[in-house]
Amino acid sequence: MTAALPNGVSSDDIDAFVRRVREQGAELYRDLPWRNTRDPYAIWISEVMLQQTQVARVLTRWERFIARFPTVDALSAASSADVVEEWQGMGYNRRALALKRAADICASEFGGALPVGVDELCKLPGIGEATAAGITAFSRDVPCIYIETNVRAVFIHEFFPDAERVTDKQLRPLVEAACPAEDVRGWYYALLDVGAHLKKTQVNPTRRSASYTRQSAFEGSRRQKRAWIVREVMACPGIADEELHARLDAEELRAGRDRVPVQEYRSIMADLSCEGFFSLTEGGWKA
DNA sequence: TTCCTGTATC
DNA sequence: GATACAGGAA
Repeated sequence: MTAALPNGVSSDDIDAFVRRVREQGAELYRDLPWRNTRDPYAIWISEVMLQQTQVARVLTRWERFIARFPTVDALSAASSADVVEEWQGMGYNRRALALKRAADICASEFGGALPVGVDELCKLPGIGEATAAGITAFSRDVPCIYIETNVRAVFIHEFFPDAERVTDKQLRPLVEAACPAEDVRGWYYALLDVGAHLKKTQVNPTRRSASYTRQSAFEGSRRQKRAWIVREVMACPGIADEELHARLDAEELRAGRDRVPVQEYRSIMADLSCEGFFSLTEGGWKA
């Protein structure tokens, strides 16, 4: 049983919507490299990259990543440091660690394959509902509810033209009803391409999603310091704790900001240690 | 300066 | 339900 459709939407409305999106999607089709594979691993990597990073930049990084780590087993065999190194410049380094951890699980538990099904995929670190559905739709062509920003844009634009805050719970029955039994992959490509087009040509409908949030400023933020520290330790493995703090201070001063209080520095390093980026050894900070 | 996005964790 | 997370482009 599927949930009842909201606010007077009929199944005829859905059918017409699907036809329209399919037509428009065909015109707007983007021949992205990760659309030319069905390898769940390669698609997983693309989905994780696209969680956080815009298509234009992922285009410059995905093939390189796949070339360096072509399989789950290759990623698992690599060190976390190598994976984070390859990830540098993508942002959200934490996700590189989650990828590596998930690859370890797939290598040891699933013989180097990804588990099948949204629920099983969701158990892996760094994979939530959206990524699990994306992997399932694009690698296996199995119907599922894939709700991410472009999909939200299309459904909000179409079915909630005047709403201020549309929740995923409201979208879910519509996304489910629209998903076809066959050619799931083609359907979601069309949605993504139409959604991306929509965002280019008018005020982003996703801003009316309840999930939409503005990000806090990056300059001078803890995020910026974390990223700087990750780069610095990768470049100078074994760097002494005091030296690292001193260099961070110097960097902040250079940027016209205050020195970093030792308390804040400790707190950031504690986080990075906990998350598995580095540990402090006798020989200094190391990956 | 503003824009962009899903997951984890509280 | 709120917040942290990273970086480049416009």
